[in-house]
Amino acid sequence: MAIERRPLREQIRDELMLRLGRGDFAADTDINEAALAGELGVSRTPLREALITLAGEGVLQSNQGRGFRFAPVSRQEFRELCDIVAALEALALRRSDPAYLERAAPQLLRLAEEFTADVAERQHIEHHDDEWHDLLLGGCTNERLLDLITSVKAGMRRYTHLLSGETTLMERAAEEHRRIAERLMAGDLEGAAEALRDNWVNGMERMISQLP
Amino acid sequence: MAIERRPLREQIRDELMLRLGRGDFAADTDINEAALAGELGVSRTPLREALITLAGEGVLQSNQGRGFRFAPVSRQEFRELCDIVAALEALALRRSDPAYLERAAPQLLRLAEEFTADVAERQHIEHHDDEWHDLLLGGCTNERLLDLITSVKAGMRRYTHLLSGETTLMERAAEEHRRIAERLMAGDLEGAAEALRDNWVNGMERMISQLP
DNA sequence: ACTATGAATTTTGAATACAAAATATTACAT
DNA sequence: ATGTAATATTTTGTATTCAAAATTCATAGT
Repeated sequence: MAIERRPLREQIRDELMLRLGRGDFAADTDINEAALAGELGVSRTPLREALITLAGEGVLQSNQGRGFRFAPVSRQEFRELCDIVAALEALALRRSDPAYLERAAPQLLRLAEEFTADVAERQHIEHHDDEWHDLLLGGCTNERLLDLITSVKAGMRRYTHLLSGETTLMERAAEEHRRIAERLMAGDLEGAAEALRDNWVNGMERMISQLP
Repeated sequence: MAIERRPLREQIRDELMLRLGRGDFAADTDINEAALAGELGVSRTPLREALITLAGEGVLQSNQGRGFRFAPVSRQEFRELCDIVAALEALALRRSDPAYLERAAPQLLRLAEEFTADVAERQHIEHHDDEWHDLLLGGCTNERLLDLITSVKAGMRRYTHLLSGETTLMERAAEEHRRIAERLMAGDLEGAAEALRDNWVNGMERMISQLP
């Protein structure tokens, strides 16, 4: 058996992202390092390392002498992030192995259709959406780009949980996923990339109307 | 007078990037934390924080139990990075305030021409190039995008110092800078964005031929 | 009652100490 | 001489301690 041995800072980072996704942390609120470390059962050192990592990804802000806090949310920033991810994912799609896309297209289409029917709770849906995008970009040959997308998406996690299970949003998204998959089935990469951009831009506008 | 008070980790990060730009660190070599901390006159704690930040930016790799090392260079990764920065800077240009670009265009053109004449040493040229791109994107309204570009470019710093003062490379770059500025003078944003992409793609191919 | 000033407390930032893992060295056997 | 096992040393990963900054609280003055 291969026992897991990862640095604590990474495990902590993951745990914090999980809690963030559950909406455990109020935005724009200071983090008490000692309290959080105690709660997680670790010392402040690896916790601070995780916090610094998250600050680098834009999830947290750090102020000299005042420690870390979850960055405040704003429609403006959400727009900026969507704009970035749209461009990056479109690029990733264009840099993907065509053979991979051909293979993945039917599966992507099937998942998009399952998605429409799925009436599971919000968190499950989010996971489903992430998985779909991962599958879509699984054939991208630019490793650095994939890492970057993961990192930028982490910064968006502060927003996703704010959008309480609006099933209409999700159904629209599923529809767009299907459009993307269909373009891929037709071998129309450029069309798929365009549809992918639309997916982000539309999703953005839909979601923004739900924010504070 | 406003005295500067930044966290040590940031100052250390900047110093390490400076040294990296000077070629002080051999790529693919382990970093000895105690030794480096001693050299910098700080303790291991803020040094490690800086190292973790740099690892997040892709400048360093970290391996469990083996610490940090400067990531190895490869043509493949350099291509990936150029591809990403090209897309991001083009996006930033498209998201810039047109009024700003109109104002900046003459200055960009002038700088590009000075650049051609400039026969200063490599490091100075690099700085000049950075400044030019900063001025070019200074009107971008997407703050997150600008941060991201800075971060990705940091990851490229490992490569720039490998390209020993090839003046022909620089002259070609200056020519392309002029082309971009000219498009902006003509109010042709899309043409400028295209020229910017070309600048990166051509620069990449030119540089790659110089790498190990 | 409200503000301003200063001490007490809390919290972060940085250094040091300790534990565990990895690397290097030595001793030994083939 | 070469390879392997045991041990010593180094180095990282984590915890703890200390110092400095920020915050809170109390008190005095208006």
